[in-house]
Amino acid sequence: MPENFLFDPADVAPRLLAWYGLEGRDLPWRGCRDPYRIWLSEIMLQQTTVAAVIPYYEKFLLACPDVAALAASSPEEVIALWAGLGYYSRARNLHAAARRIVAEGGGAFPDDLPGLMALPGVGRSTAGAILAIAYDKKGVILDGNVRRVLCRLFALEGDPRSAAAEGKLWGWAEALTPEDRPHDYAQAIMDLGATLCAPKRPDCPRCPLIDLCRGRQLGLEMVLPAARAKRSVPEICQVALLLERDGCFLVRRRPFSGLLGGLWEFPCREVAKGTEPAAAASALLAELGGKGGLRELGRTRHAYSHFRVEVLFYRGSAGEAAAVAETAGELWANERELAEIPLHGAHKKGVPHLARERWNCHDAPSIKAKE
DNA sequence: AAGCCGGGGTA
DNA sequence: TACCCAGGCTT
Repeated sequence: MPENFLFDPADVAPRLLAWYGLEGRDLPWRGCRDPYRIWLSEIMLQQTTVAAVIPYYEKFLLACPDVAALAASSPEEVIALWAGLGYYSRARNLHAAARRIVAEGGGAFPDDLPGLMALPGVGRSTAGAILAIAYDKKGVILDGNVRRVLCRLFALEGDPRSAAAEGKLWGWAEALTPEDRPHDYAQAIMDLGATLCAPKRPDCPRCPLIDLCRGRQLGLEMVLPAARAKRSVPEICQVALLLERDGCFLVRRRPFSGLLGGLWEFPCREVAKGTEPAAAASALLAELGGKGGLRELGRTRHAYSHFRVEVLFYRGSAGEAAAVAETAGELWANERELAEIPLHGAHKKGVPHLARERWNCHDAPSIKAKE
């Protein structure tokens, strides 16, 4: 047994593999070794739950069944397939990587660690996962599931994201990964973290590693890994304008870089604290050449990881058709088309207000526009 | 090393 | 409500 281990690391994989054979999950991307599909699933699953990914995965594969089809798609098509899944740089990187694979590798998928990590959007952990799951090579994974399992198994106290902790965790992950059946092991340890060794209330009595687990022995399974420091979550207020012209509404595409890159939204503006939202909406209407009054359709809240926004939706009229120029990133869409356009979540929530308004428009307060 | 980047499930 | 997730990229 290695000196710094309290148990033989070779004991772990056989137990996990036996457990996985009985309790492993059946997921859409399992049972295949197509590197493209494994890669797609791994990218979609970054910072995202399995249940959220499954419908996107199925839809994406119908549109882009292989790397050549993905490479041949446009950035707009790819972002539309990703709309609602979040972290849109993943979609951009996926697309860029597919084009690189086709252009430089003749369509051959990388099958070693450096080749995989060279792909945009593929880091050390994802490369290890693809190596193991697609090629059954010894690929080491340190994702959220594995990190939690290892923090408990080795009773790692303190911030698991610190550089020192990361070093230890990668070392342990490497030591536990077997040469034999890495494909099954990768999915087994992730399944353990996703089911029994869950963030809250780990089900230790059913765990195949219970007699090895230092965290359990010390009674720390409920408090490990150490919670992240709480961060303040700013609250932002925003007005969004549903500007109508002939039954259509103006939407714009956001720049491809940055927050919600490539997604569409209604014209909008942040409302400074202590100022009147209706005034901000009126100013926005005036800038766009709109005419007449504004009517508040409703308001919604939307939470991001690092801030929250309350969106107040207003409806206004564009007046003269020529008042608003059409450019590449703008279009006028009717209600049916709005349902198809990849709006980001916060503004997508505003579309139902239009349909609702038809039924009880008299309930909505009317606000006079500034002259 | 720290900050940025979404959305939904879950307790 | 608060936390977390099959992380990687940028600065």
